[in-house]
Amino acid sequence: MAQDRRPAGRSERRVPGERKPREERWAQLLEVATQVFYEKGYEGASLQDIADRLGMLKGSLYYYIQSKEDLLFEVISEVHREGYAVVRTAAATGGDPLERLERTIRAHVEHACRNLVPTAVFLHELESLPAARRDAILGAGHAYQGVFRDLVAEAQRDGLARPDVDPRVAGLSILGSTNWVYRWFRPDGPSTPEEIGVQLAAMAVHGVATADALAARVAAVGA
Amino acid sequence: MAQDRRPAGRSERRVPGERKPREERWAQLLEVATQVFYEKGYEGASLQDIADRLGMLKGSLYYYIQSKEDLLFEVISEVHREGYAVVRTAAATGGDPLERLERTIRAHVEHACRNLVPTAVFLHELESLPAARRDAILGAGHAYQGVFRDLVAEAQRDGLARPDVDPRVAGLSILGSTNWVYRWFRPDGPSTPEEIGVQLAAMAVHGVATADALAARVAAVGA
DNA sequence: GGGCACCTACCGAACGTATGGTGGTCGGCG
DNA sequence: CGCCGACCACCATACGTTCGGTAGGTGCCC
Repeated sequence: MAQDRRPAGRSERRVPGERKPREERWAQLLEVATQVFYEKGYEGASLQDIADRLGMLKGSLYYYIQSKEDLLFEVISEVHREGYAVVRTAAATGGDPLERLERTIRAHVEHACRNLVPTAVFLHELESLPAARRDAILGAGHAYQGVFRDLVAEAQRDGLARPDVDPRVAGLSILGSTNWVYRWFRPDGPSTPEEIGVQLAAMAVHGVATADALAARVAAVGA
Repeated sequence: MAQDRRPAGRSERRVPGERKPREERWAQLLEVATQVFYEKGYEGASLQDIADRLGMLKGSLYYYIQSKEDLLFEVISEVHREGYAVVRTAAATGGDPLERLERTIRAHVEHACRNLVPTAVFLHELESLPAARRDAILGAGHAYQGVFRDLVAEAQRDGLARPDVDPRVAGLSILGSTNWVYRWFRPDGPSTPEEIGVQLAAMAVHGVATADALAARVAAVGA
């Protein structure tokens, strides 16, 4: 390139720029990278953009990373680990399968709403990674979608979900409706994350439950 | 650049390449561009890639387009127009709101399954367009999502949908679950487009309908 | 019916710029 | 002093875009 971008002015000896301890800078780098990938997409984003926002030169980034792709991998890994932990926890704690399904959906939605930008990067740029690294993140069996599928299947075994529901498709349907949220949720919009979580969970539960199970739920709440 | 890519071989006088009439080439260009955008993403795709597959030099593409962005715009416009037409038609034909909702979802899903690649490009690369052109395609009011929202709202007015359902969120939930399909549907997978459509439609209808409306549906089918 | 004008569909080559990445350097803090 | 954190200069490559040129075709006029 012609020359790396300078903050301003001629080539007087550059001001040294802030020095920060490694860990702090690393966290800041992940944050900035996430934001830039969000705004421009992985391919559209340049290391120059990221370096600019950190107030350093792009060459200096290689003190922290080995390649641009590594950076994306790191960003996406972190997002996925967090989200998966949230969902696993919600799905594992007590209650009948329908209760756990409802709680899991709400947790998932609220987490996505509160982490809009990372979530968007995850869902958008996962495919920008080579298949091997993608699989390393998702786990061999696409564990994420398995959580919802298994909850539906379990509800079905307990007679709480309609027998004509295909648990696999139902799980994917739920994953779709919840993973779509990042596209339309706005923090200053008409609905809070909690409200949205409640709505989506209610729709999903009604979507798969038997009439009896639903009636029993109403009775339990009324009691 | 070093030199435009050749089909093969040394620099013997280039074979002239097929000449085709304008309309035919234009259709082929749109098709190839869709495929390449699908495989590499808009930013990741190069005009060189597209030209190679058409058997022409990248400079020659400018006989047909004004810019790379124009090409994306054209591709996405076409996909959206088709999909919107399908959904509008399904939503407009007769029946009570729940029946129309079901039919519309099934039509939408089947159409997406049968047009996987264009659908994926539409959903992935819409944001690669500048806001103005995006709005030009979607229409000011995001008409697409409005179709589902309106059907739910209508059902609600007729007492067929539960009053605690937020039609806006419900519409977006449906759009999410159906627009997610392109991520997991495989033509050689275990479910046909029709089966998936039926499943998703059933879940959505059960998700919003009142117990009475559902009971009435069952009775009607039984009769 | 032959020549001339003009169009179509594409070639070939270049331009300017940006990109991911490398390697050597160097001030300051502990 | 040593090393951390960053600077700086520099590749090689790839990209979108532009532009002049040209072989083949079509229609028209004499």
